[in-house]
Amino acid sequence: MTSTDKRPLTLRDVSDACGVSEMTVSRVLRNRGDVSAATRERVLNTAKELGYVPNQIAGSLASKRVNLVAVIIPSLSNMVFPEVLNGVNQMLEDTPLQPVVGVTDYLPEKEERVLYEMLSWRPSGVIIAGLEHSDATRAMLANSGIPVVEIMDVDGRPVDAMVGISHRRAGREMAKAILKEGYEHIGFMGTKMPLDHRARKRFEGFTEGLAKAGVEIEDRDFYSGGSALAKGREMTQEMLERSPDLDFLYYSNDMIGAGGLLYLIDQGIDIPGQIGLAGFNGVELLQGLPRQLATMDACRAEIGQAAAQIILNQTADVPRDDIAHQQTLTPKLAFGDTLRRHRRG
Amino acid sequence: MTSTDKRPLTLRDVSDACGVSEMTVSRVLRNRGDVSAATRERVLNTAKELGYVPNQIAGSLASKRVNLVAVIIPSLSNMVFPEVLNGVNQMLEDTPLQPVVGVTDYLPEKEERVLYEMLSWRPSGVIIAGLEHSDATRAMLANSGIPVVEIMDVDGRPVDAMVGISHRRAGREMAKAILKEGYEHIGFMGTKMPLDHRARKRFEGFTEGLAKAGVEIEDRDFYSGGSALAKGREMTQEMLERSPDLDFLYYSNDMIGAGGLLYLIDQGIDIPGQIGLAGFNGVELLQGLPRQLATMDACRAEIGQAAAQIILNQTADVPRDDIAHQQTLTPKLAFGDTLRRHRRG
DNA sequence: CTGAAAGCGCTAACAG
DNA sequence: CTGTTAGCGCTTTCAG
Repeated sequence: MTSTDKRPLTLRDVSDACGVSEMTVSRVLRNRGDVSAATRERVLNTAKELGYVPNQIAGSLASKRVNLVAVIIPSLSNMVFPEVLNGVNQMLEDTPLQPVVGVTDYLPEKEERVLYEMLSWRPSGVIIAGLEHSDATRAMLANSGIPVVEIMDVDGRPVDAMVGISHRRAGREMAKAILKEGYEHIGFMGTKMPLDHRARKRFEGFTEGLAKAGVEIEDRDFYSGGSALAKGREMTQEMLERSPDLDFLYYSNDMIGAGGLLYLIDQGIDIPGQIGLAGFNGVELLQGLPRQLATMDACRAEIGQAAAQIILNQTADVPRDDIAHQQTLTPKLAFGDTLRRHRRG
Repeated sequence: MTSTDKRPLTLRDVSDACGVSEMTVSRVLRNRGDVSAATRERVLNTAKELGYVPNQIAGSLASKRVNLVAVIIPSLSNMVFPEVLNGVNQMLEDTPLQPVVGVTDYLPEKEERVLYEMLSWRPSGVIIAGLEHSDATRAMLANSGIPVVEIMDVDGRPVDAMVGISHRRAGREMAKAILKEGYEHIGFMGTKMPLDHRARKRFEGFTEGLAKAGVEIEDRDFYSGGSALAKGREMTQEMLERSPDLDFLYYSNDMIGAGGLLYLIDQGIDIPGQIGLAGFNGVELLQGLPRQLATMDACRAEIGQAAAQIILNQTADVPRDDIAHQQTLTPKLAFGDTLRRHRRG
């Protein structure tokens, strides 16, 4: 609505337009230092009239302060990650900090590249999924000089802070619950992702939990790609044809679990009498299914919020020791309708 | 592994460490201009040894080039938006450009704030959902001097470029298809979001399409919050109790449609004989349901990709006129199992 | 309360 | 092929 050339306006333009020094304009725009109400208003008005938008690039360089928080996650296709991102976003809502997202596709090399790019913006903090990273990645994090929060998993040693749940424990607890309900012939279905360490740990915890009672998984299957719900259907059908004696199916996520559930309902199979089921994540989706799939909440939003909070605390001048640097959240087991609470007659 | 103080390393440090001018180091690190293979390697090595990460803040200020693309979307909770984001991400994958996400929660004031913040980073382009913006937002976009792509909707005038589908037409087409299949008593269920202009336009197009044949919606209901799948169940039950004569239910999105579908299957109702159903979006989830819900693809990933492509083209020195600045994608109607193809006996 | 001077760390534009 | 000189647009710091 103003200038005719393409050059973005500078502080200088505003300064000229209202006869106040650049410095004063800067102060007004940042609410720093005392400025008389009169000039203050004048500056604000002309800035708005001109449509001036400050240049954070220059501002950040000068102040050596960048209000960006790098958030590095493996994927955007799995609802889990947008959900933690949402948690981060919420917590940062009314602060000057702003999240910047990087996606690694579960690839360590890509994680390295993405982190490097992010760090080159000199953000105020890094939130990164998982505890497993390449040496180079870990070195960059350690030497970055900024707060780092590793999230979603607590089975391992963090570079700096960490917030998440123990997937190993989650698997173990689920095994315990299943055995306690009297199931004995257990099948497992999950994603074929050697680089999804959390799924791996859950699986390990699960087999470990069973092993303690002398039980072993009797069948297992892994998939990759495609609609998880559809895969759940297919794989469940195949597994039950292959291993008709199974009385419990543990799915590494709720989506394939839901697919399995829908398939079994279709088949008129008695759940949880004939076959019990459980998934993982506690996705909202499950609320609408005909039967509630047993699951375990992964605390996605809470993790995002807690991680953002840690960054915020360190950005403020809070003594570092006052901050909980390791937060282990405890996922709640929801029995739903597919993991019975009493032994069958 | 290197310095003992907290100050991030600068070009200067690398320059000192390997006895080459800062300028040469800079050139090596950016692959610009000719540098002898020998010095090149030496610089690269010391940079890696020191763990030097360039400072893009300074670089961008000096070069007046910022390889960031602002992506402004209403929400991260609705899978639709992570999906377009994914499309953007993919297209930008092997380019220097990097997306930065802002979330508006469907609030015009927040959109304004978010855009202002984004523009203050002087990004190379803006991708923003929707065509409806406040005057201030539109002014900022128009005066930004960078490529702007408005996405997801084409029913209106863009500030600059636009890529999307016509939701009005999508609604109309669906109405036409439903009538053609012989349904006559139609109910509608959707979200209670006055600010979701795309849903609104779909609804308007739908009623318009029906009106042309002298048909009116006989019942309607709107929800907000909660699990869409669960809401679909509830609302469908309520609506059918209220209006038992309905023979078709049009849902404003696939999730509530899926909820309705599952409910009706539960009830043993004949689909699409007794009641037909349709949703909107073409979400992958539908693949795993017992029956395929009729739907219309919203072309999410394609939209993200096309938008990113437009930004890329303008960033390169391609003459502006060579670029398709308006792309209307055509959503395909998938009949699935819930919109019969022939009149009933 | 307001202004002037001196960079922030890098790159464009020239020299060699 | 390599180096030097000026800034980029802002904020810090120090004087009024």
